[in-house]
Amino acid sequence: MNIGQAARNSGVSAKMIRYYERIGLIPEARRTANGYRVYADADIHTLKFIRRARDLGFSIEQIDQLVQLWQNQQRASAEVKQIALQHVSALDHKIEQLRTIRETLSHLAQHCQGNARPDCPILEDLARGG
Amino acid sequence: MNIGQAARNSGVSAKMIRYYERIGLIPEARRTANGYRVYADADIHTLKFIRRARDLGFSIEQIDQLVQLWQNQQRASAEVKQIALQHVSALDHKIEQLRTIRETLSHLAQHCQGNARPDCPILEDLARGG
DNA sequence: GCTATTCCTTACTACGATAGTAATGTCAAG
DNA sequence: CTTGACATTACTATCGTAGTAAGGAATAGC
Repeated sequence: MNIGQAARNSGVSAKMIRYYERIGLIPEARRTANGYRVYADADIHTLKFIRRARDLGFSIEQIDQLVQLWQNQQRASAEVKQIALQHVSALDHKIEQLRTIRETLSHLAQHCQGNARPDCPILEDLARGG
Repeated sequence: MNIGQAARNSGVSAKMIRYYERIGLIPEARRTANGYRVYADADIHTLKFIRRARDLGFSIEQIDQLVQLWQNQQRASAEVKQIALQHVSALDHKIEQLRTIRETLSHLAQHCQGNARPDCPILEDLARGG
């Protein structure tokens, strides 16, 4: 299977497959005589795994750990759970930050007339520095 | 006032002040004979404004608009409100995405024993592709 | 006057993840 | 034999911030 097919089958672009190979997230692919990379079903499986993990917002570094745990039959689920919970915690933190910002802005916007006059609490807040 | 003092007074690093100047967010600073940038209190005011807007997650492009509106006495508050509400909407979208991911992950983690055995719904989900 | 320290300057590099480009090579079908 | 689809590498861009290096300039102490 060439890289293009692998890309279509896995949902990871050819570009990103090469990138993942370069940074060592996936091993170097076997090559045909003309230098084309060759992929087997097992590789597609791994790529799908990576793709899914990316969709869930895991960083490349975390995915690296998860892939290794995934391919290690002796792994302990505790390690995986820890990575997942770490990520959940990070997400909670980020969501809370965004929510705070959102509330501040929404509050300011509510008090802005939004008409043709220049009075605007949003700009006043930005200028005052909250 | 030199750039270092301006940085300390405004909370924007000297690095970023130069960067903002280079991309045109702020005008080119007046220079002393030896080439040092010179800042006045009004510039600090603007930098603080920018800093606050960055803290609220506005993009440079949005801040560019806000600064102009801020410095324009004839501006209409409606324009400002629109930018703010756009940003609120974008935040809502982003927060919702993160929340979905967070729920999925949390759910998976809850069903993971987290012990020394290899059974792990998190990895199974990643491999299946959700 | 010499030196040390601190500040300023520019220019370049890095980050993380992805996408785009260009130049070139190769395979398969018509 | 040409065309088109696909592959290769290498370079560039994104966004906002931080880091570095190499050098000029101000200031303070000796």
